[in-house]
Amino acid sequence: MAEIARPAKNVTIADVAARSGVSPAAVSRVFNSRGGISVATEARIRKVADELGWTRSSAAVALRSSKTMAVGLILNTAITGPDVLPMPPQVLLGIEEVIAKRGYGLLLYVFSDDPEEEIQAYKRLAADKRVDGLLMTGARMEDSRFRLLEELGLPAVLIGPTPPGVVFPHVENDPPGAGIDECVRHLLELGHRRIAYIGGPLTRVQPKIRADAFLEAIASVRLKPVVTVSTDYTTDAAISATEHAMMQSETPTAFVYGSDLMAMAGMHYLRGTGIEVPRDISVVGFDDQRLAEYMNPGLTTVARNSSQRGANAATELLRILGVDLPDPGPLDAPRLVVRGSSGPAPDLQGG
Amino acid sequence: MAEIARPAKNVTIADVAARSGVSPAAVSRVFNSRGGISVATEARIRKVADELGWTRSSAAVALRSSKTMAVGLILNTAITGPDVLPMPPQVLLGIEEVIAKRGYGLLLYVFSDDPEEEIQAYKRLAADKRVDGLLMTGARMEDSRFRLLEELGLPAVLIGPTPPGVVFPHVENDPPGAGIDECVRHLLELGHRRIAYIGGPLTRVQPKIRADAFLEAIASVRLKPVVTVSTDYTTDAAISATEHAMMQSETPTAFVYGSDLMAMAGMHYLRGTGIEVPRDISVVGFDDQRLAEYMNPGLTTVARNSSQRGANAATELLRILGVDLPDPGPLDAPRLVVRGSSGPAPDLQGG
DNA sequence: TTGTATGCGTTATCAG
DNA sequence: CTGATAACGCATACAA
Repeated sequence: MAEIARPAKNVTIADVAARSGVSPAAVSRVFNSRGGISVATEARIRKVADELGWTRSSAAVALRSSKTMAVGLILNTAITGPDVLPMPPQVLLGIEEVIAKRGYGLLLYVFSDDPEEEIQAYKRLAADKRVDGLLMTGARMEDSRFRLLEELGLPAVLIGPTPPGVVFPHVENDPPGAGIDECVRHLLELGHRRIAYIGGPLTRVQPKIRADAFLEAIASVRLKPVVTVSTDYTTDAAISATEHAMMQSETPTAFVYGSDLMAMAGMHYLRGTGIEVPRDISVVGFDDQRLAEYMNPGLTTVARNSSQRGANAATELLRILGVDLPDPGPLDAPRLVVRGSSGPAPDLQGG
Repeated sequence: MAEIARPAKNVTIADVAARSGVSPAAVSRVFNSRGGISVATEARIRKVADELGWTRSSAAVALRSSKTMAVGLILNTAITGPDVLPMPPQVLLGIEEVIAKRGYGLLLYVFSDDPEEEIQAYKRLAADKRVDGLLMTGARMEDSRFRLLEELGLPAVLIGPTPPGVVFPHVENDPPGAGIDECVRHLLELGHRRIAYIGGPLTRVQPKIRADAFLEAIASVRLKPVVTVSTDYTTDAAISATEHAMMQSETPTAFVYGSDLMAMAGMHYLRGTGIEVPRDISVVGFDDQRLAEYMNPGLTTVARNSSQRGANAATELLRILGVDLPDPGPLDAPRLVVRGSSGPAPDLQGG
């Protein structure tokens, strides 16, 4: 026999209260662990709530206490193009794990980079009051969002380094350029002297810091970079930058890319021109995408603990929101993962 | 001079009404496009609202009209492991684009596959009322969620095929096995006769349908598969399945994988055992991950319009929720993208 | 075309 | 330890 679905008048806190023989206030107290309820009645209340399948209506809670129990994650498609997630998926999953465990929801926002639109979007975000706080990425060197958010009173944590001079809650390795120097050292040890760097646009903080770290590492051994190109984070941009680099009078023997995706695209391009990696040219990426290992040759890259980045950022935000959570501490240092795409510089090898 | 931040008493509909010289109801009418307001006053109201930066409080709207203007997307990490998104990112971005344009938010939920936990999770999802509807993936052959959701009265759309006999709103190619037969035909044309299939677990609908489609395609030319392995969607599983297949007395000359990620891992494993792709063995993937093109050799795969899948699913859900949207129509047919990983069968080639 | 009154489900304040 | 009551900000039925 199929059960008849009842009209299902919403079960509310009042129903739980009535069936437990207490007042709604008592029920509320129990479910907000505010104490002041005898153990016996608390047990009874919980039992009834469970039977009735009652959960607090998030809308009512949000209205009454102006806490939505949700945080927003802002994805910026301008960074990597419209068909790539602008962050490793582990970051996202790391965020979700922390968030969900505390009863928070994760609201996804996808923004492009239109400066005029953006400011409106953030204002609406604050006015809508759908989220208690924000997780953001992809800071620009000139970035009005930080002041705006402060003015709006919307708590936020940046995943990545802040622009110079800007003080804002964020999660990043210390120093923020960590990893790039290991790449360069690795290539130097392999005998490379003509190293090219192809990274993201210098208008963004992360790429700018990486480019600077590269230049510094090169300068510290009294070398000069063959080329440094700053461009989009897209694969197309990586390819044309690589092409451009190969047209210099002194062509590089090694490429350092600002992301694995760029490195993979670059390797693909080089292969297409008859160049063999790493025999002719070495390639190093950044971030250790899941697939870097499966490339042929495997991609040498800088691995960061992405899930930790996400988790720490989420923890930081929740702490700001008043959730009692321990300080997550510093991020693991990035580490170089050497695979097949980097090898001895050709001029040493061939004699 | 820095401006003094005022205590910022929340600006509400009443403020807008007062400043416009109308009643709150009038303002409400305007912002719900319910008409019955003169053009002049509407303009005035909008102007004032804009000046005050007022937006409806989503919490209040949700409470009053029991519409949260948000949909949930359920990601199941059991499918691909904890560090891989269980869907191409384009699906997600396709969803977001449709959703956001209609003023809806996208709430992300990450579930594992614990059967007992799952049912509780969905019940809580319904009770919490944080979302008006759900987008779900990864249907199992025996899947209680569909009936459960119906009982709970929570609208949902499945991305992917429904279990046999289950009628539920979903978005999938017609036929759901489309693409696999093209793979097989392609390999047959290249002279392959010993083809292995390595896909996801048969307890899930999508992998089951693909495995069946493979068997059918093979049978239709009076061949038998060398092996078909059904396993996790993880790379580790793909590798050990490949290893297992290569230990058969008759080793395959071609592998069809249930996903690009599996194919990439499989290729990597084969390469490690000294096998050259496609000279010795051909490899075909499924779904045309962004990086398939950059593999070496490039991965032959079945491309689907992922962003369209996401967009259609979202559109379907919004239509169910009463949003006035045109029927998105059928999905583009999957198409085989031939790259370097598939080539002539070795027994024909070598003579 | 516009205004008034009511309640959505919860939490916080104040009594008891 | 527990209960009554008043908001939270909005949309809707009903009046005007």
